[in-house]
Amino acid sequence: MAGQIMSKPELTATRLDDAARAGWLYYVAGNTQDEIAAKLGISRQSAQRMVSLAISEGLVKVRLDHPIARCLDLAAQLRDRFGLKMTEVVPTDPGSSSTTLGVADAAAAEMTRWLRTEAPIVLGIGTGRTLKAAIEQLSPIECPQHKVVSLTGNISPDGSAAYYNVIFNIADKIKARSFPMPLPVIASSPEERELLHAQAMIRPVLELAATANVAFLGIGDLGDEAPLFVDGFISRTELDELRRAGAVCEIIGRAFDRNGIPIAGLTNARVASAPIPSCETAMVIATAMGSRKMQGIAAAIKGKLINGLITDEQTAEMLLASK
Amino acid sequence: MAGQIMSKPELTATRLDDAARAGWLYYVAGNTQDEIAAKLGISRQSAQRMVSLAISEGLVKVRLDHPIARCLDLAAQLRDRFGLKMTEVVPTDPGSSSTTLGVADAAAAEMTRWLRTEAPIVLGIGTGRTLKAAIEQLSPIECPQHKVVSLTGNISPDGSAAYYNVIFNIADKIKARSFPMPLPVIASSPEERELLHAQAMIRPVLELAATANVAFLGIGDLGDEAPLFVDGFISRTELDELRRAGAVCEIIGRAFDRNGIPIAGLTNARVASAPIPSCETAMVIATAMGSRKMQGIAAAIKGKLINGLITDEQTAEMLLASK
DNA sequence: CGGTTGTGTGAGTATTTGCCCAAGAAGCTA
DNA sequence: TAGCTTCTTGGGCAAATACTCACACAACCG
Repeated sequence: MAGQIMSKPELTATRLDDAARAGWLYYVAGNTQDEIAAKLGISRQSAQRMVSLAISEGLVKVRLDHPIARCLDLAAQLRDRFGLKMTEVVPTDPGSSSTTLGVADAAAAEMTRWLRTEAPIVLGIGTGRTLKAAIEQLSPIECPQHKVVSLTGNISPDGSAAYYNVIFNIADKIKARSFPMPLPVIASSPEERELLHAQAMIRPVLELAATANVAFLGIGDLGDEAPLFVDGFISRTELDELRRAGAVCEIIGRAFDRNGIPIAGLTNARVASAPIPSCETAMVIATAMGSRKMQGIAAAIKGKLINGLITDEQTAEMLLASK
Repeated sequence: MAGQIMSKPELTATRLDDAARAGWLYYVAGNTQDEIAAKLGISRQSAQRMVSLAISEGLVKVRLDHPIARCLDLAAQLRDRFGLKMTEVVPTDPGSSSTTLGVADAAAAEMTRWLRTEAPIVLGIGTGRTLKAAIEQLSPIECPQHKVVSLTGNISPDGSAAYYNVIFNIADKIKARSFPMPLPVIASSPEERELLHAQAMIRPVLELAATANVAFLGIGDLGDEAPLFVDGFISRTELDELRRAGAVCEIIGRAFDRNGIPIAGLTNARVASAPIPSCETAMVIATAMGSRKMQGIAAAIKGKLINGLITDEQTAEMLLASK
């Protein structure tokens, strides 16, 4: 999608159509690429390209339908030990350093479960790389009965749309009414935040966010590669100050210490995001994995900020080993 | 592996567990089999075996998330032209002679959609190779609110359980209450059928079948390889008689002519199956593809026996070309 | 106790797949 | 229309994968 000029929507459409057909013949019908090439009257290389296009465009979704005992076990342990309502543990790829591999698929599946309910729900959605990857895995589904509300602003410090704000991506995939929050993530001053929040466009969105039935959140670490810093929402100095104040993680822009207590003042005084929906009234599900997020996950649990967790084996083990 | 005891169930369980893990690393994490072998501490060949076991055991489900324009178009045409409420058309593999490829997956997906509803439903289920394949594709799902009722007997002429009766397979997969029909498919006489149907064990099942909200049915042809004949439910002579009487297809054991009118007498006078649920009160979905079933599908549509159809591109094209 | 069978393993090998490259086609600019 | 860029195509080749085979080991059987 990046380097693609949009002057050929119909061409792309038929290309994807062919890709889907090739992918179908390959994955469902079990043909070899040679056979596909013969049947579709193209060269083998082209067939290969179609198939790999189908994969890279996310047309092909693979699901594993087997409860791996160890993962179930870890999930149950997490649930019991930390009083969570819902946990999901996916296998870990020992060699990969990805922080989305697996949890993204699992999060997409969990979202689908919620979206499939007939009763209208309000789905709150955070931000971040993990969630972005999850939305990419989401299958299109029509659910006009639901509302999806962004819990955080979608404007980058430079004024452009924040890349890792996912409300627009999710709106693309599902036909639900979506409510973005046309705000910066962090306002320039507490006063500006109040001003922004008082706007007629924003207030209803904040109110809607407070009524969310379920929320999916990413957890950001505050290490040297903190997403909040890397993406330019806070400065190096602000990051250092937060860390000195004991902050270990950030959820929708708001920083928390190791006990899950919000840091007083600093950037938190200016964060324009909606409050995290309450665990009393909503399922608040965090999707996070990897050692960098460990502290943050532990903090979110300790502070009872979340009551659901989607993570991977290794992180689950570390969480259970700690404390 | 050190001391392996013969206790098969747990052995298979851990094997499947390993297979799932290998499949996960392969399909989700994108490892090569070499890498998987290294990570799991097994030889590359064993890794390959694990992965292919994961496939053959149906642990790996592939779905294509792209509406192929031609298929959608054919589906819409079928729906309009034949007044069906629901149609699904899957791509055809030009080289394959399978009569289940693709439609089985689609049928499983459609079943899942129904089973996921919260309101309790009664699902009627027919029999046959296509349905059997569909059930194999079905993902386990817990839906204790629903009931699944077999529309046809599950006893072979030789007294064994009929192989292509799928009620037990579906009961295995989903945690719904299931109602098999402990009857032969075709009784030895009309009188015996009445006797059987009057049994205290059978009557409630027949009554339940009549209240089905949705039914999935296979369509059997009556050619020389007619499943009803091949599986020994009717004799060669009976098959010939049916054909002479104008029968072109069979649904849950009952023979119909080219207009979808039941053949009078002959084996139909002895069929012990429940009546096909009415299109007035239920979604009656046939899953069938291939040229041998063409006539049967057309007949079922003409006789308004069904109001839903899952088939493939080629069959859809032929159906639209005929008449 | 020796033979049989069934299952799992690694080696070897044929097939299939992924990717790079050079050549051709298509579009864009001047 | 020449010159340029961008995209697409198929050949070639290395890597990855599937399959066959022979062997090892344990359970089973007479």
